[in-house]
Amino acid sequence: MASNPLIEIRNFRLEKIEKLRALGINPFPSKSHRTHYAQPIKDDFDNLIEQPAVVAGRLVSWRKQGGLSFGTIQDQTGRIQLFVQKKSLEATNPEKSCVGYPDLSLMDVGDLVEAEGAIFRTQRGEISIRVERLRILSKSMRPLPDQWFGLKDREQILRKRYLDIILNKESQDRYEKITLMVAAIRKFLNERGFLEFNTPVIQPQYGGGTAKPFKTHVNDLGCDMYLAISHELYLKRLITAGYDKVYTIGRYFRNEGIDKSHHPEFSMVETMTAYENYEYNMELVESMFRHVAKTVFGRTVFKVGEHEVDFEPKWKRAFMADLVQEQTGMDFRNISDVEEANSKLKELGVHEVAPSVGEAMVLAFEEKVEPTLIQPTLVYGHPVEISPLAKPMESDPRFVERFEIFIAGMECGDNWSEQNDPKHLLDTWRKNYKPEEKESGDFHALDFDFIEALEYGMPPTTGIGPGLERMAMIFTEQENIDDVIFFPMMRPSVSKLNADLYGIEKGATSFGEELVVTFDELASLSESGGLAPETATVTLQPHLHIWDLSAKEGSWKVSGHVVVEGFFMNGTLRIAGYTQVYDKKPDTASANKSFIEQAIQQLEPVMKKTFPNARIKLEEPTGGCV
RNA sequence: GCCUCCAUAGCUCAAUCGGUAGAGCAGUUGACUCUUAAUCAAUUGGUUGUAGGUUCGAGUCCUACUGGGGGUACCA
Repeated sequence: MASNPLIEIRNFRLEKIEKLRALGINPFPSKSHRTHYAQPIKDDFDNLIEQPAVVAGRLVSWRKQGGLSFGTIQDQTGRIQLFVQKKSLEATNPEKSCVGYPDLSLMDVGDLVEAEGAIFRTQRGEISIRVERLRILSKSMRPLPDQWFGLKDREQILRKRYLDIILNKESQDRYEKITLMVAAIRKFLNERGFLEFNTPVIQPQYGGGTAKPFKTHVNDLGCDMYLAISHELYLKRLITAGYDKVYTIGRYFRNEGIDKSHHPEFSMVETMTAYENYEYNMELVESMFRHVAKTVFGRTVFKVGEHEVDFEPKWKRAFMADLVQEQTGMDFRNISDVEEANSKLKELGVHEVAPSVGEAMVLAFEEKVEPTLIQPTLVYGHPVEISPLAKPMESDPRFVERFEIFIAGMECGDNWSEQNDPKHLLDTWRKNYKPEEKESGDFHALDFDFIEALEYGMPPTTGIGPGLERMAMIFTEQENIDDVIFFPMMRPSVSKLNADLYGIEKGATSFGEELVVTFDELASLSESGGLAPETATVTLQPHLHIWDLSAKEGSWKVSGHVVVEGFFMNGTLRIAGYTQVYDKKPDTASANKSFIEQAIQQLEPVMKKTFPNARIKLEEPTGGCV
């Protein structure tokens, strides 16, 4: 067992925990008596010199040299050095739960500790605590990754972000800034008279955008629901209710591709403002970005990829058709025929075929214009075909009152004057609805409950929805969305080591689907071709439980199942249904033997016959007394 | 979904043409009263992601799988 260095270290530390307990010291007390944080002590050293202080945090380094030791504590604000002298450190004392000099070996780098003493500066100039009492706040059992080289393994950084934060100040600062960014947005909107509401994340009918949803089930209501792909239909109900300025900072779930700028679960600040149109939002969103840049990050120029983006100057506002004309020389406003529009697209080297002139223009825009929009730009006047929820422009109803924000070629928010004519929405939906597209998420059923709300009358309204992750990427100058999401989505996995340590049956495997069938079901399913192995080797792992039923029934029950690997790439097949009753307690070996005789030897011929090409491998049984 | 690269000790990395798996940090033991990547001495630690294959011999070559990265597609 202890052949592994991590397990060895962990065992040493578990022993230290017991030694602390033996000394009468609780290795996991409930609170500390912190009076000062690290960085403020350094910032205000002149006024604090020789003042008493209690600091608390993680011990991140420990340099012992005989009668004098130096440690470093890291708290949320920064680091401060501990100066620990043998002669002035209070002896181990259970009453004060402090650890004395001879017992310092019970402390390890990684432990959470508390140090009490005077603030001073060492001969070498380091602001420190001259420690008089040292307490353990939480004993750490696992070694931290290398202090100097940090955590480089990308997978570990993403799976164990907390380690990245402990070791990497830049990461810590980044996530702190992101929460401050959200706070600044709240303050900005609140000061402008907006009210924040919670809107449902689990929705009976997804709407407000086109995206594949995540489906879930509500047991008590006995029906399927969806995770929100958008919150806007609920914000509009709030507008209908009579609140004129509302917003939500919501979670959005879209069951689509994951890449450097897309994550299935993301955030938006979505607003709705009544009695205004999209021009109001141009000002709102521009001011919001500038406000966040200045108040949280203290500057307006940011590096995005190889570009520098400046939020200070007034943002460029441009009509989409004009931009397309500028870049391509083609004015789609003068084209009325779809075929002509598509042939123009081909000239541009776009081989996708658009179903309408408007959509052709958007393709040309995405292909030729989007990458050129580096400085913050508001592009307005989308074709009506792609904007069913927006209001057409009075001057030219082929286009709608809608704008998108582009920063460094990246789309950072969508905004429009909301279509509040329910009959218009209904007609648009009827015209476009294809029931067969519903399941794929390409198109979806209308939220009729929302239509009804609109029939009571919703004032003219406009909303914005900038994505918070995209915003965070720009402001923290990150190129990967995983570096602004603290817990990015990953396939679940259990390391072999943890599987051993925690007694998990199978390590290093991912959790997937589990199918449970009986021995008879397997035989019939296999023969009918309903089940077939996907790999050349099929592993049979018998698993037994021995149940003590003596209290009730005066007997022992052995139940077993076989975990079969090889049938599903991403899951396990479990064959259950074996039960045997004994009068007295059976020993594990004989129970296993009986199980194998009765079950496996029944199973093996069936599998060999049905799957002649598969290699059947039988593993040692596991399990035991419950 | 497709293409491609990566996986060696707890962490960071070596290992020549296919030929005995090594180092630093961390850990353990000891020395040391101004260190700060402390230093010095000794020492523990490995089924090279998993399962197969080729070979006298595989960390290295081949196949499949798992996990991750990058690209691309779909997608606000």
